[in-house]
Amino acid sequence: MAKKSIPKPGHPVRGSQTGKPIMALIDLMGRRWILRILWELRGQALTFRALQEACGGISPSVLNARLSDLREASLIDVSEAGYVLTDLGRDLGTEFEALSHWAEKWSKSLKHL
Amino acid sequence: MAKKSIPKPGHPVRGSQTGKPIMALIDLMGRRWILRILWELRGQALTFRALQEACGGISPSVLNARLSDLREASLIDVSEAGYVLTDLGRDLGTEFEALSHWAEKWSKSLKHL
DNA sequence: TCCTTCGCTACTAAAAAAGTAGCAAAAAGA
DNA sequence: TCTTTTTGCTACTTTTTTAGTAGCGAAGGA
Repeated sequence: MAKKSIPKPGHPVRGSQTGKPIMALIDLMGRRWILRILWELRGQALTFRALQEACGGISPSVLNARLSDLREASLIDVSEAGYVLTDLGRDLGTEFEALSHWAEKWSKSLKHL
Repeated sequence: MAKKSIPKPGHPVRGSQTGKPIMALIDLMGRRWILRILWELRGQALTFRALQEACGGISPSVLNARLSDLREASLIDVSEAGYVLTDLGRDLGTEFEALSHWAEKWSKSLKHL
């Protein structure tokens, strides 16, 4: 029973054997709920059940799997108040905010079709 | 048989009922291969089979499904030379480059653990 | 005409995610 | 202290998604 690997830069990754950081990131981000969880944690710590609700009822088994992924990737941590972004995670969140602006633009573009 | 919907801003989205652009983006990006395909197309047009190879042998059925998603989202187009990013898609790619820098930082961080 | 390449569809198998129930531990009341 | 509630999660089953493989019809070249 080989342990399923979490994508980390420097190691081969699902769908790519290069081990390049960007590929690890692409792999991680391509998993359902990963981005959503980071998004929901961007402003506040949330408990397991609060996160579950924030994500619109994600099943606990999947949520737990994703939380493991994110912890192994050092993007989140567990604190008194629940799950929180690490410095690294907060940093990624900030980068991702830029994409949120792009998304607004995207939205407008599509409306004009 | 309800037609499965592609996430688009302004419409409700898998895992979220808000229809907010960022949620549509999170949904879209959370699908396996989406990011990889955008990444591989960032510098050049690629034919179906070239894309398949570039992505390390992704199965044609999934590739085709993802290409539909991306076309519906106006992120890619079909040209003489194969699949290409639209202006919008190229724009997203540029934003995503920033994340590639973050990924390098991430990589270094993890090595120090 | 024969051969290759291309975009893709069809089908089956395996893996991931959804959905639901519920337990053990910690916290909050009474 | 003795419930009662909340919390983090595991276990299990069903459904959906992705992987894997075969191959067809169209287009082009030799």
